[in-house]
Amino acid sequence: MSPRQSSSGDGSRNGGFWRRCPMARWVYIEDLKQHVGEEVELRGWLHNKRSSGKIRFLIVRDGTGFVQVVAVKNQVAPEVFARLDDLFYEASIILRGKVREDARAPGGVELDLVDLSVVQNPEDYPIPKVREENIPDVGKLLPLRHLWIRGRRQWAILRIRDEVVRALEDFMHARGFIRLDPPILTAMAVEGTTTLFKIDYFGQPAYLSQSGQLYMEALAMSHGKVYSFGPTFRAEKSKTRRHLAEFWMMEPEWAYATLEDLLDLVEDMLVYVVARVLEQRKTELDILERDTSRLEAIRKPFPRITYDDAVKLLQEKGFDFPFGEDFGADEETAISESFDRPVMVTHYPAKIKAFYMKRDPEQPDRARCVDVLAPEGYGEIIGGSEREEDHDTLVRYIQEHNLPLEPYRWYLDLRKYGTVPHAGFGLGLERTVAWITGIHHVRETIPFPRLLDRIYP
RNA sequence: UCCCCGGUAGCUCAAUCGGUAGAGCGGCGGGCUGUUAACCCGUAGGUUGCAGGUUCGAGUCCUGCCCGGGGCGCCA
Repeated sequence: MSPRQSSSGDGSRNGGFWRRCPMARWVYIEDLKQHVGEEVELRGWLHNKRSSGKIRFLIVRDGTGFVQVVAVKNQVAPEVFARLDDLFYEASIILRGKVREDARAPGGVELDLVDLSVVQNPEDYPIPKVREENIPDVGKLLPLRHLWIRGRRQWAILRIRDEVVRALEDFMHARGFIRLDPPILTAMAVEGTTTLFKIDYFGQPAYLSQSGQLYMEALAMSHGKVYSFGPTFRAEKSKTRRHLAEFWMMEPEWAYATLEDLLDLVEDMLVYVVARVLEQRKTELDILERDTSRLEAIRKPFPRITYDDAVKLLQEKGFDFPFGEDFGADEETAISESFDRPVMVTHYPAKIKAFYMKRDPEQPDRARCVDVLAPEGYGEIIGGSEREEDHDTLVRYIQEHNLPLEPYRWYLDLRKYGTVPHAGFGLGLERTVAWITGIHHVRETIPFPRLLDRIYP
């Protein structure tokens, strides 16, 4: 039996509810089209209902989609029909019905109700029936996040998140990278301790990881091409739509690779991920009313510009931008809006970048690095670079950044024993998903966002 | 850390110059055999965030506080 088949149950094994109707097979809404004409069983929740005299329309969701269930008086048992009027939103229900193709239905199929049983009927669901004119504000929705995720938009966003994750993993494996994850508890800072969450580790100070990169460099010297995928933590007091205190990052690290190798990889990767979401998550993009023409434009080649080009671009647009500074949110937006696809900005001034980045031999004040800015003002979704591989140079960089040498002893070992040129990057999952889904704020792209002063639920 | 905006019914919002606190949605009751986050009729629902002040009179003006949102910096 394939994994796919096992997801639809053979009701007879589950006992309880389904013994009552052994002839109807439990199916999921996403599979209904394969059961036209059959009587099937759905197990889900009541999402919405409408009534018109002697006909009732229930919108039922089961996690895989939404479907309309129709009940006409005199065509269903009277006690079943009467039960429908007592149902509240989010009632958990199990129902049997006959699958019928119908051009009027958004998904192409509907169910004619035969029987319905109520698992639980909640009388006071805290999120009101949501209509465009009265969507509660986020201050009220966030404390109800555990219920908010049942909503249509949140459902669509999180399904696309899953697709992005799997697309990234499939792509990396197809390119010969293997997944190996670094520790989350660490004793050292990658870029200084000010933005780290400090914890008590058996009496020793430790931190939640803000990046697994240094460990990934060690793994790259063992496996050549590696990537990690996991949570990272930044104790930044940020209150913007692009920031979370806990977010997920994919961090590839590639031995013997150059900046140019990295740019080619990033380009292929983003093209693949966007195409896969367009192909596999059409329904969800429709729910979100995403302008898919903006996603269809994501093709090779991506523009590659240097920091100097970007500064010139800003100055042409009327920005009073001082050379040598890092771009702020307004600048990133202005740069990205000059292109219809992600723009790769390289060769930033080394002094505004992390200590481990390799300098460009032809311009020693520039780092061999790249920031990828997503279109439509979604900001930086990827940051990467070649890493300095020379031991003594790296020691000097650490000292210049006023970082202690001792915690980096193992990291410096990598440069003492078979050091090679290498490069890697980090991709911010939530920002990438926010861009692809076209939603305004990254907090809706993660199931339970961790924000400044918000850790519940 | 700083700057900006907001807080009125369960939710989203009105309330003119300081002069009787309203509407839509949701709830409840009723109607409708094809609705697409349905529609129609009716109905209940308020310490206007808190504390003070000005005034004949404060949702509205002033002061302080609390809570929320957004932005800056930092970053993915």
